[in-house]
Amino acid sequence: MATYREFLAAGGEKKWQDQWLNTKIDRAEDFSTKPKKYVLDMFPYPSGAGLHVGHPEGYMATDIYSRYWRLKGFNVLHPMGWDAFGLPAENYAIKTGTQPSITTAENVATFKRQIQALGFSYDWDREVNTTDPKYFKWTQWIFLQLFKKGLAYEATVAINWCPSCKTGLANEEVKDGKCDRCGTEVERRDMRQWMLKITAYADRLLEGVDKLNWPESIKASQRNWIGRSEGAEVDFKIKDSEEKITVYTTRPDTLFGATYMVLAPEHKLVQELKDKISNFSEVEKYIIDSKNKSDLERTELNKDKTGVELKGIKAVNPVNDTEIPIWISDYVLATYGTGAIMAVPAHDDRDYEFAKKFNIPIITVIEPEFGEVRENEEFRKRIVAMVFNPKTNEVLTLDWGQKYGGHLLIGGGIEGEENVIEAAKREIAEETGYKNVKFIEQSETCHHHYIAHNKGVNRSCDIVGLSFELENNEQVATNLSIAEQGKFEVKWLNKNEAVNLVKDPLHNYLLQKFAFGVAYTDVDRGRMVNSGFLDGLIPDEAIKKMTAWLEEKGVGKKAINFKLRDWVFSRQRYWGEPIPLVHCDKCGIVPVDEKDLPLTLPEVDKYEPTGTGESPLATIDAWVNTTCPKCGGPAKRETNTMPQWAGSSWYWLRYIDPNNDEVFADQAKLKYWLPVDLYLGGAEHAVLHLLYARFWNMVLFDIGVMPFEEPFTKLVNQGLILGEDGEKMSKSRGNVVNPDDIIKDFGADTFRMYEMFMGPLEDMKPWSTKNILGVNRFLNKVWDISQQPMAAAENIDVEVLLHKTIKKVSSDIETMGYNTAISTMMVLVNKMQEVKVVTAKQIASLLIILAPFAPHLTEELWSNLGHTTSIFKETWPEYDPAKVIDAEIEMPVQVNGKVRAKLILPADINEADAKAAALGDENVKKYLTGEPKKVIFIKGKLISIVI
RNA sequence: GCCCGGAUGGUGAAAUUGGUAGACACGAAGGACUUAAAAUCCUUUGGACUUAUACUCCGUGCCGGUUCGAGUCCGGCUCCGGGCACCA
Repeated sequence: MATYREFLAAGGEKKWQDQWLNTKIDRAEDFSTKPKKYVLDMFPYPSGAGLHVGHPEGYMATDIYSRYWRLKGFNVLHPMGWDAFGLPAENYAIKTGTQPSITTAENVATFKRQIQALGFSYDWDREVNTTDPKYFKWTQWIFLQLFKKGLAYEATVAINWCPSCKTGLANEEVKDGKCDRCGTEVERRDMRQWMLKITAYADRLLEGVDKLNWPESIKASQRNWIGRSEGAEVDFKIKDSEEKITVYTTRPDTLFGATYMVLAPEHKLVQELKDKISNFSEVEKYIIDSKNKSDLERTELNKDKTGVELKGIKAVNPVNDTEIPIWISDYVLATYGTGAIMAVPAHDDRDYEFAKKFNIPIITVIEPEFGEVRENEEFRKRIVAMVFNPKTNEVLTLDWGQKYGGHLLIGGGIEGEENVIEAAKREIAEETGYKNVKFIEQSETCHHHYIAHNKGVNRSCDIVGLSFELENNEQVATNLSIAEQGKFEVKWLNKNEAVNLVKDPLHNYLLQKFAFGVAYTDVDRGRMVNSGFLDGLIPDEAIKKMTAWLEEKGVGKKAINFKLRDWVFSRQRYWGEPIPLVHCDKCGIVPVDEKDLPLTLPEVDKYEPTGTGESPLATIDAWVNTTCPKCGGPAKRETNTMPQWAGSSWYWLRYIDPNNDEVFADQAKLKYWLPVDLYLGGAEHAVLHLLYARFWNMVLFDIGVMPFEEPFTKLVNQGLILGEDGEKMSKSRGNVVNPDDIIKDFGADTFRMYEMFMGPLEDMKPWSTKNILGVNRFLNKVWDISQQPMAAAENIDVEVLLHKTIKKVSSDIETMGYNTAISTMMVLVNKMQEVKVVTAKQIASLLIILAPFAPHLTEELWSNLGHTTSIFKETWPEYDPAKVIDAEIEMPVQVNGKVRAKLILPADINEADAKAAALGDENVKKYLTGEPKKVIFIKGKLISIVI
């Protein structure tokens, strides 16, 4: 064939795709003696819309990786399958009456056609489909193992309910209070649910994260989602009652500052104490109101805190026997900790806001501390004053210039017998001249470590902040002492400007406190005060001491909490795996016998969810009514189905042994193939699939059927491909690019290479159909060069460049730096085209290193060169280390850090010769004013002259 | 608010341990071939100064530091993207 274009037009790519499929060239061999690699893609949900160009990016990356390792002599398992249970097929069924199984089969066919048109080297003999009874038999089997271990349990709990999808959702499926799938605001509903006890694995799931070679952002998301915190549980007695309120706090050190308590509206004690609460009708109304609020309403930003005091009862703070009020408020969550808190308004933003609103006392128990502690500190008692002008809304500052700390409030010492207010007024008059100021408020004592620049000493000060209002502009005649004149400038700044300009942390804190009412909630640093036996300690020590005290007195203990909740596992929908349990009046909940799996879905006429919390299966009496596997009596099947996450929580195991009817996968095969060496997919599964999959894998490990605790040693996230307009690709924006069109215009090889050339795999990057031309031209050049008559003798430049290219492309593929691998090959091909002297051996090497990227083109050219076996049966070329070392290099000569000459010198030149050459250069000489102070020589790199 | 990333030409982006900033590609300008167009090939392409592809100066979000030398390291910001968020 004469041109690349003609090859494409003649369906050349399809020809090779068929050939590869027919010869099963990409088959992975169990127990091969070759070293193995398991290269896994996140399998797709085959939607009716088909693929857009963003979808296959990850598949392209793993395909290059897989083909490379095969050429390097590895036995590579690279499979593909379909995550096909789920709502879209079911919703389509509701609309059209088409069975979900039929829609699913059609969508799978479309996806498979599109994926195969890209020439991926999947082992299609291992294809799996989560909706295949032979597959979900084992999904159900795994569920039964969870059930038998007590990790699956039935409970009636308040769950997230999507009114549009008419099903309950897991916490992980709710984003910003909305259904992750359809965007409808979720509601709270009390419903009977099947739950999986993922919380039992919280600690192991958290610890395991550290060992994973995963992107930091995903690891951070998982840690954050699991949300471990350490603290204490503390019992507060209720006065004149046997009852107590147990709270969880991470800051037992602040116990002396607890001035009220808050129970979640759903807290059971509220009902138990009903008779003692004098305003119960008001309380009850609040409970009903908050129950009707969605999560979104409850957590909406800037929302005012609400709550009701439980009148008639008081709690007793165990550390000082103080009686404090008890409130209910929806800012306390029923599902975290004990559903009750002690409120420390002085040191918690939320409690502070609440206390301010309801006029509850605020007791400071941690005095702020600022600045770095230094040696030989001199102790002083000082004041810092803020003067506010209510007429102009401005704050008085002193600008000391950068050297003395920039903008500050007015600071000063306390003299003789004067009190802090007198001291502050005196300093204000002395430093700014203003003599008529009105005292407003005073801060807690703050501790400040700093260098007194004008005296040159280190200071540790106890500082009281005071705020004043300017009454009028009257000034004293002469204010500044001679020594202080000209050192600073007095400036009025508006509040916001001042917050930005006053950098000193203490001054900034006082400014924010007085100007904006911000509390000191940075409670990691400071000194305990008003706290009895904790006074003077730093918070860390106080936490330890208080925890020990609580344990000793029997009123509390150390405690650990997690944000992670159990996994709401049941869905009230049709198109999912039936949960294989039956309800028997006599025996209770009984698992379906394992030999009776799979429990398949019955055919139904109406897929419409009932919306009552029952799945459509509940209406099929013939399916629901069954016999109890234990007693043989009448029983009813569980009608909830599993969530879509079930099938994807173990699919990578089934690829290893997809046709096994005896076990989910043979142990020896699992040991051979696992763990997955590379797992590639989108970051959107950070706390969904990737957490669930780790959980199931750990359970299987614990019951002895999995050789590894963690399934995926290395995870890579491909970045999103945006539309040409830089926005996320979506139908509604009209910026979707269809891969079929790109393949039609340029071929699959160009498409694959362009996506890999766009930029780093992990980055988000915009699509540009214009830019495709670059790689298309490149492939054309490769085609044309290989059509030329071959040279007999090597051109040395091409040969050296070829070996450098082999080296670079090899290492780039291993790190998935595909964009630079491609640019390196472009450089080589440009050179080949320029010199026009290329040997058959050189072309062969080029085609092999290009083959993982452009499999069709290289296979065709390989066959054109007269080979009768596939290029993918070849061996990856080795580079010759001798050839990648340059004999001569261009060595820059720097004079005082600036490049003044570039010399062509032998790469292994020694220091003395290099120096001589550098100093002899005309341009360098111009800059030399005598003997250089120093000459730095970095072998093979540069010469740097300091004068 | 907290946690992760990121910021380099007109554009997508390169730059092993600090060592010639802008590889490769797109686009643009000019030229060759052609009746013409497409395709292809050649030249130029960060900015300023300049007859000059010479010399010099400036230049990797901003301010400061370390160093002979900083896109890269350190301190302090700004802006953008993503995740989490009343989790006590």
